Amino acid sequence: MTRTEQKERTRRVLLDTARRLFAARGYAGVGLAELVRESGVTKGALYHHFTGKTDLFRAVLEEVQREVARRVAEAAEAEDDPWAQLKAGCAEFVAAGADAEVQRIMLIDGPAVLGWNDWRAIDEATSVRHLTDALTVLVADGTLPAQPVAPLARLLSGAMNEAALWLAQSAPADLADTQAALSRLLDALRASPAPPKS
Amino acid sequence: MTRTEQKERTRRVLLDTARRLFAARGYAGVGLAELVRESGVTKGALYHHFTGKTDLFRAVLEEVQREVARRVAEAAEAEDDPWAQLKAGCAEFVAAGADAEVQRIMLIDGPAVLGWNDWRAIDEATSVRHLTDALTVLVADGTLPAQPVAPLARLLSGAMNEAALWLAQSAPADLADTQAALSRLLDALRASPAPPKS
DNA sequence: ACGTTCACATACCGCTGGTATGTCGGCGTA
DNA sequence: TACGCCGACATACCAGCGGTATGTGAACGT
Repeated sequence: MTRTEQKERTRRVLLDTARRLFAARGYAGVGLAELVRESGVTKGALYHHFTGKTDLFRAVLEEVQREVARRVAEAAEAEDDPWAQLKAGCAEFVAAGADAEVQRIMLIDGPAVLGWNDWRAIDEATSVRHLTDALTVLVADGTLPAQPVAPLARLLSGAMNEAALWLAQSAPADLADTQAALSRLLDALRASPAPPKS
Repeated sequence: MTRTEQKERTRRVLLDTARRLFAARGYAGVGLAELVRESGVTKGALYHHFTGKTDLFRAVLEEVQREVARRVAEAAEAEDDPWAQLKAGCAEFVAAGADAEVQRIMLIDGPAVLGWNDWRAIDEATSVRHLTDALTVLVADGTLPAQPVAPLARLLSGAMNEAALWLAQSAPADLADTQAALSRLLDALRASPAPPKS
């Protein structure tokens, strides 16, 4: 076996094992010893590929984020008009977040381990970017009232993160309720006339 | 000094020191050694009052949550009609969350350290409860369309958590933008007629 | 063929959270 | 008011953690 092949294989098994363990018991709950034992390598290998435990976690998180972003993008592209794309993308994001693996890594441990700033940067570069793009289009074509897009994107992103967390450990009935609530929220944004005096 | 007095003082200084340090460098970033050194006590004292590091953190978090809930409740009670109470409460929550101490403990480390379930239980018992109550009133009196309140409360809670995090490390201009976006979001919910076919 | 380099493996370290045990002063009791 | 007890700590110690420094053998360029 060539050296580059071997290197890639080792890196993959480390990433896969780390993802599985981090998702199962959380970042703090799994030690390097167990990680390398399950991977069938040694700590030397791990520190050859990554600068440390948090760096390995970062790599896992980025992979998860990319997967979710891909799912969302695909769901959106299956629709035609921009509004349907937004709603499909949001629904798919919540569905993707319902996966427990994604949850623990992306939403729970992510900000705590990497710090909110780093986490936000990754989030921004993947999931939130699509959301911002979609909202920008909808504001430009008049579907949504003119307004700064970035804050709205953050609000919606936060709402969907929470929705995903909520879903993972609740009855399937709640899934429908939450999806419905999110759908209503988005529709309300669209339908909103001049707001009543507040 | 009486024994109960001394006990209370020790507990207080531990809670205060822990809150300061956890907020400054995060749960994982501060060790028990530093904690007890800054507190002027020993590990024995800490373990006499709390079952461990996470238990101390939980106590700190609950205190922070109670403070935030009190601020929100006070802001809401200063208003008269239920809708104004909701908006005032939401604005106050975001403002409270903008405090870096609150952020790190309540929003970043909280879920990761205690697990999302425990965190949610605390959150539910304090901040979210007020939100749910307010929404229930508004649905009952017809200000908001009839709908399940719990999912909506989670969505709004998540949106506001994210807004608070966003605010802490951004220019004051963003604060206005975000508050405005949140205000628009709430107004949209209220104004929403029958949603257009989706 | 051979020296180099690279992808690991091994051995070791300081430090962390946690525990088991010691100690001393307030406090109820006689 | 003498005393013994218990509660509020302090001290000593430990296994395991993440991280590092060094060793090693096989692939690779020449």
